[in-house]
Amino acid sequence: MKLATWNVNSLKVRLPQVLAWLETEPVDILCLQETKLTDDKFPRETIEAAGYQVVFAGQPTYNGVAILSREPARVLATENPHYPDPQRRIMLAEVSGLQVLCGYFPNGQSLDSEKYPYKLGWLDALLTWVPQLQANGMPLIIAGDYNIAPADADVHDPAAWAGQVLVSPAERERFEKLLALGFIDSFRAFEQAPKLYSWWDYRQMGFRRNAGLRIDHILIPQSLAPQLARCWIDKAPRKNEQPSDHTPVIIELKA
DNA sequence: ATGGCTTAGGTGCTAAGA
Repeated sequence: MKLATWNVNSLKVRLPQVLAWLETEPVDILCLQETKLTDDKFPRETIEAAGYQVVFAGQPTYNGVAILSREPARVLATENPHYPDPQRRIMLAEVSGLQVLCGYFPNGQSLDSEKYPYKLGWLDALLTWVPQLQANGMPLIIAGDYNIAPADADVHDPAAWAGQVLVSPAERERFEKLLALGFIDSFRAFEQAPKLYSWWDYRQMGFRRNAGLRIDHILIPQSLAPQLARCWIDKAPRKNEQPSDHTPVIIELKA
């Protein structure tokens, strides 16, 4: 079975690209972030017509998450109980015997922004919540736009980015703490070519210069490690007309 | 040089992303 995550930066704009991508890569589970749609505007029927079930949590203008799945999904939470938040950044659902947490982690904006402590607090609350989710025994996968480049190998120009948001030590520390709860960064479970990223800035021809960051991740529990067959980034959608600035990350799990 | 591009909301611009 295959599971993917993709920050689509507006599902209204990107829906045709999502459906086209699913034709070429018919994953079993797809986590979407930045749908930027209120629930009444969510294109449920179109997605169901394409052969997927879908659960979603949105708000006007910003954020918004969804999980598409071949098998039915049962919503477990749209919010971390330790961090009540009007921003729709979390969809936790039970799918095919897994707990799938689709997360649109806060960006933080800059180290001196009030959004930065919001990001760190959000991450701390996640670290409190995750052990409780693990306790029910159902394997937990955390997939999404983490807005954290875990190491310098995940940054096109580490010197230029040093000390900035997305790479700051406090964020990376929390990412490491999450791994320490018993997860594997699927992508780094395999030998990978250098300079592979999941996001490129729209400006300054970021994609053409490969000026990117690897900030979209799929964390799987160590218990699933023997089943992890592959993890890769599909750059193809970033070459579309009117692309999202992010591109999908995919894992394949053996039965 | 804090710019550069893209989106939503709404109809001219700002806020926000990463």
